[in-house]
Parts: sequence; C-alpha cells; structure tokens
Amino acid sequence: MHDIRAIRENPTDFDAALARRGLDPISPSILAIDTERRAKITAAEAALADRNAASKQVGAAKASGDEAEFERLRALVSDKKAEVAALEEEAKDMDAKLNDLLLTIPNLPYADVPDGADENDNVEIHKWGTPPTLDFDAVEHFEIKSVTRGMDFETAAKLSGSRFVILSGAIARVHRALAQFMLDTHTSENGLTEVNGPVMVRDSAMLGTGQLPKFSEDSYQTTNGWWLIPTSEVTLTNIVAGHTLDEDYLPRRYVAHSLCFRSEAGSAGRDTSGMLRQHQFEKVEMVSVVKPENSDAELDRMTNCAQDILERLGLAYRTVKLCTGDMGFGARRTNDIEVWLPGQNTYREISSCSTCGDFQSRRMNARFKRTGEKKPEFLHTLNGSGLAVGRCLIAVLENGQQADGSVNLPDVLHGYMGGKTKINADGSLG
RNA sequence: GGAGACGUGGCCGAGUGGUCGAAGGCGCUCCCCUGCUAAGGGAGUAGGCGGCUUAUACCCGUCUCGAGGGUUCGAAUCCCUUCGUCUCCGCCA
Repeated sequence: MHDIRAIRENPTDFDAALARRGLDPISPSILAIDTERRAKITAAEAALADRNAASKQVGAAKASGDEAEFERLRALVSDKKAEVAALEEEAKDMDAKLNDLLLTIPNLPYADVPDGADENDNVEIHKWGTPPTLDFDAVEHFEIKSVTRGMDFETAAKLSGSRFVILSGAIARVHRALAQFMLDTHTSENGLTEVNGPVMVRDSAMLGTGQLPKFSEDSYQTTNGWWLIPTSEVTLTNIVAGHTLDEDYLPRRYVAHSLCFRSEAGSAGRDTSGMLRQHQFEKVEMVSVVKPENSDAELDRMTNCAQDILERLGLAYRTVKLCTGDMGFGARRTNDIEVWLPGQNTYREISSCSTCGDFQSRRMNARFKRTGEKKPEFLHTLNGSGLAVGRCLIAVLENGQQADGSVNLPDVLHGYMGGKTKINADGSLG
C-alpha cells in the first residue's frame, strides 16, 4: 500500500520507480481520483459542519423551552440530512475507489536494486562452498536408488493428484530432522522467537501481506472462506496487524515451521518431476518487524540466518540480489539464496529474503511509537525462508549421493537421526 | 452445535438518547516541593481524514467508544448484521 501523499508530492519518481518494474505510468489516474476524492470529502464535511451546528442549536432551543425555534431548527436539520447523505456517499465511493487501486500496485524497488526483466538479470552478491566433485554421474533426488522407495509420487497422485508426494521411512525422517535442525538453530543461535500459528487465515490477513486482492488464484480457499496460507509470512507478519507497538518492544523476530499451500497456477509444465514444486510443502519462515532505520541491516541479518543453515549443512550456495523484474509484489529488495543441486547441475532457489519497507505495515495498519514522540510511525517488515524444508531435503539428498546409490547425511543432522549417518542403498538408515 | 454475557482511549474502568472524544485511576512526559532509599503538589498525554501551511508545528472542520448498517433533528447509549472474547452444556484430537 502506497502513501497517497507521497505520490501526490512526487508523482514523477513514483512512476519512474514503477517503470523499473515494467509498469506504465499510473500516477495520473491515481491523482485524478485523489483530487476528486478530496473535493468530495471537503464538500461532505462542509455540509456536515452546517448540520452539526444547527443540530447543536436544536438542543439549546429545547433546553430553553423555545418550542417554535426548536421546531424550526428541527426542520432545518432534517432538510440537510439528504444532502449530507448524498455527499458522504460520493466521498466514500471515491475513497474506496482510490484504496482499491492502491492495493493493486506493487511496492517500489530500492534504488540499489538492479534493473532487469527476469532471473537472468539477477546479480550474484555472495557465494559459499564448492559443489561436490563426484566420480559418477549425479542423478536427481527422485532417481537416487536409496530414495525411490521413500518418495512416492504415484501413490500421492492416487490420493491427491499431481504435485503431491508421500515421504516415508528414512526420507520422512530426514525431512523432519531438517525442520527441527532449522528451528533449533534459529531459536538457539539466531535469537528468533518460535511461533506455531494458524495455516488458515481470513481475507484481511492475506490483504495485509499482499496476497490479496491481486493473487487470489495462487492460493486455496476453504468453503467457508478461510485461505490456506501460501507461506507463514502471512501468519507471522499479521501478528502485529492493527497494533501500535512501543519502541522498546522492537525488533520482533519470529520463526515458524508450517505447511504451505500453493495452487501453482501458471506453473504448468515447470518442475513437474520430483518434489521441487508441490501444492503442499513445509517451510521454516522468518519474519522481522523493525524500525525503519534498521530494516536494511535486518535484511542482511536475515539473509545470514538463512545462509547459516546451508553452511552448517555443508551445502554450496550462492546468493543473488533480485532484479526489478524478478521481485515479488510486496518487496523493495530481495536476496534469493540458491543451493547447488548436482542432479540438475545448477543452483536452485531455496530461500528468498525480502524487505517490504512500510508496504505491508500500511496495509495492516501496524505502527510503533518512539519514546517521547507523539506521532506513531509505520513499521518495516521483512520475511525470508530459513529454509524451504522440501527443497532442502532435495539438496541434502543430491549432494550426499554416493556411487552405490546411498546418501551420506550432513554431520549436523546425525543428532536428529538417532545417531545414524547415512541412508543405505536399500533405503534403510545406517 | 445449544444457552447466556460482554467488546469504551497505552492499560484498567465509569458512562442507557443532546452540554461525551468521553469521569476516575494506572502508566508516561514536563514543572515545583522535598531530600535520600520514598513520597507530595501542578500541568499535559488518542488516532485517521480534509482544509490552511515550507511543515509530520499551530489553527479550523470532520470521523472514530470492535466492525458495518439502521432508527432519530441528534447515538458510546436504541435496533439489525457481523467479527471477537468469556461462561455453562454438548461433542471431540
């Protein structure tokens, strides 16, 4: 949600920033609505002021017992009623019109975000580790001999259709271990507060973080109107919706492990094999709520938290700063972390860390008040995966694969695996 | 699922049709007094929107007592809808 006053003051910069996202100038139509809106408000309020003044005199006349005057004023106020109602209606319509339009406009990229059309224009800003050198041809995760039995797409399709999977045995265990490892690391080492919250939310929550009104097709909705969250960013960020926080309550840093649901409309044909892109998946999500002056540093901190998980797992990755054309709706700047997948012989996204500035907090009306200051200010919100659990499973399996079809597990997971260190070629733990 | 109660400012809590954006208390800010492990006195203290403006400073207008709608000349106060909270019963992981 954009500040209409900022647009009013500098429409040229606003359009220029949106142009970097490939959008046509929109400030003229916004300002036209805004101008009319303000004219309507002024007119409606003037009429209201008249009515209120007369109404006040009605009370005085009644109190003094002047019945004739009372009746006269009463009629006057009554006459004003229709006029006021009509003007208020118009003002409200224009306000809604402006609001509806503003809700569909994406966030403005920060100046340092590189221009570009798609992922090919993203800029690498960090690289860690070396892809494993294998003396055999690496295969994709679902082709690894020890994995096939515990990763069943056919049976899942029978139950639910495509883009679902049933994990079992050692694979399910590694998947669970990864989620626990991530949560433990973030809470014990990185200072995040663990949260376990709803995966079904109202419209207002989805509006707050920006999934609605534009992207309703991307998510699922229950018959009674709840949305299945596409990410627990929705749950975590909306914790502060509608609140005015004390300055010393900040920063808030949350982490949650949750199911996520995505329709993947528009992804037909992409990543159809394996469990890279599912309708239902698990993710450990981080959300930070901070003061404006701290959000840049917070994005670095959050990105480091996500990278830290991969480093502890010993997985090679690179971090890219997304270009304007590849950034999500609500982001001002986004760092994607891409993990090396030997089976695909490339880096694939496993985390996306974004700062939204005050874009979401304006939608949610989430503010804070500085000590001693009168005016509340909008918070800054950030979100990032830390990490996508399913994709991390893929990475662990592909990077740990051996010539005989077994998989060596990262050291940090051994404690979560009852001391087991590998998945044997037959699928058992060893 | 059934029955009932309730939703007021940062917090607690008065207020059942007009003088209420709203008593009182707590908290917080400033000032005074006092002087040592404490207290006393005074003042101030909601937000949104529109206008004015260099201004997120004043000032003016307007809206907001969970939200939306209605009755009325006029609503925190009456009615309806809705969301939420609590209590009892039922059911249940």
